[in-house]
Amino acid sequence: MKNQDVLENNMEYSEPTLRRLPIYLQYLKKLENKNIMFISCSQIANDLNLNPIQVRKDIESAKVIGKPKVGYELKELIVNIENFLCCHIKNEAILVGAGHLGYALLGYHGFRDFGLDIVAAFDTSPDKVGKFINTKSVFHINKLEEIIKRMNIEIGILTVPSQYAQEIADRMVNAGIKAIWNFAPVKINVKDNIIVQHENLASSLAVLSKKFDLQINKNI
Amino acid sequence: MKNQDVLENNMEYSEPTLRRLPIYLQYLKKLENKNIMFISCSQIANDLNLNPIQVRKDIESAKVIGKPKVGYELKELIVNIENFLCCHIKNEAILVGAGHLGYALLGYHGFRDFGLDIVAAFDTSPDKVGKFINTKSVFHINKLEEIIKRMNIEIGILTVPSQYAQEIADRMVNAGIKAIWNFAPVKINVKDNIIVQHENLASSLAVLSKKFDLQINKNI
DNA sequence: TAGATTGTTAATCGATTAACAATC
DNA sequence: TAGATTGTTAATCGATTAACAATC
Repeated sequence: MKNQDVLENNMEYSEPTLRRLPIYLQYLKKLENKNIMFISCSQIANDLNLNPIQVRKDIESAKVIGKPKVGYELKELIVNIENFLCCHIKNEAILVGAGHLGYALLGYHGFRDFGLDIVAAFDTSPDKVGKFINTKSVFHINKLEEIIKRMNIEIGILTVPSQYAQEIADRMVNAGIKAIWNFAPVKINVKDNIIVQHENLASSLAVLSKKFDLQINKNI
Repeated sequence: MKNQDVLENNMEYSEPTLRRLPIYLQYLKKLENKNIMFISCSQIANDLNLNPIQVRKDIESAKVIGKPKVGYELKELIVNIENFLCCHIKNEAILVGAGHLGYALLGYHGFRDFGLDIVAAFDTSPDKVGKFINTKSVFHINKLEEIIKRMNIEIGILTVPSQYAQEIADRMVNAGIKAIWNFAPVKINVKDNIIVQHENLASSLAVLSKKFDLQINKNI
């Protein structure tokens, strides 16, 4: 299955690499303002606390070609990573659940840099419906299917309480959503051809806590 | 280095395992209400779309012993995973940056299940300082050091804009913070003995977008 | 007992790291 | 030229998966 993927889709990169590339990109863009023309793997690795060989491999995965001795031309490197990550392909998304997390995601401009544009939000609360959040309209949830279809939206962001996640996911998929970014801490069941990216802060917290507890106990 | 860690700290588990255990826990707690007494790896794997052998390995890492043929006693499994994740060790944390993401984190009760208790928030905005968010006081940022020291807080959550992240991290560390959960999309530099858990939604978005674009292109 | 599931050891797979050649 | 850095191939390491024995 995974080997087939590589052959069929030219997936010549790994998920860990894919997760690091945006971090390089955010870092490289900050360098752009500093009149830096060239950057080397070792410099990137040093600034981001990574292994320089890993950085080189990652950049290679993104099909970027550098110059021995000088490194990578900064602007070219940025553009190439952006192309690899399809940052210039604008993907419109809708968000369901305009709670604080929903607000935070609606207000975060950084997603634009990666091609994601959240065009509308949905909620049930009369306090929110009809208002704008960061220039984006909040609609009543009963308009969900209509707007997804009318605007041909294919990406849905789920920021509803756990108990509603499955129901809303089903409605999204029925209306034409092809990929779901799920922030509810429950697994949602969808058809095989629907992509689900599950975000669970508890996982990160567990890593932090465990490292923390080990560190503390070591000092006793 | 890593092998030493294993020997010195009994770190007989991997980070991927550590990230999956909270997901099992959230799932298992939902089963508790359904009068289920025993659960098998294959059942868990089936419900969470994972490999049953992987689930068995993960549970083994958490030092849980099951019964052949019947599986794991549900309540015992929950308690053992909680113990492994140190959920009963209460860690108090403060949060800096009471924007929407900060609000979302302050309002999320799920962290309590993993032992994290956010006891106070800090911001500069007069609209927020002096108010309560979800029973937690918002203090002015100039009280940061005083309160960290007075309450002996060791965990800090960073939800400030990127440009302030380093400065606030430095102040946290100087005041006694030992672990930082950083939601700003910049790397922060701290002393080696300070733990930093970096959260970057752009990484997840990149994974989602790439899968999505591959899926779409495949259909053309 | 038979069968299902855990426990444990071995094999595979893939990501990271290392080594060294190529090159500006 | 010499040296630094990329490019490319090989080695290592660790996570996942498989196989099979133990057991209720």
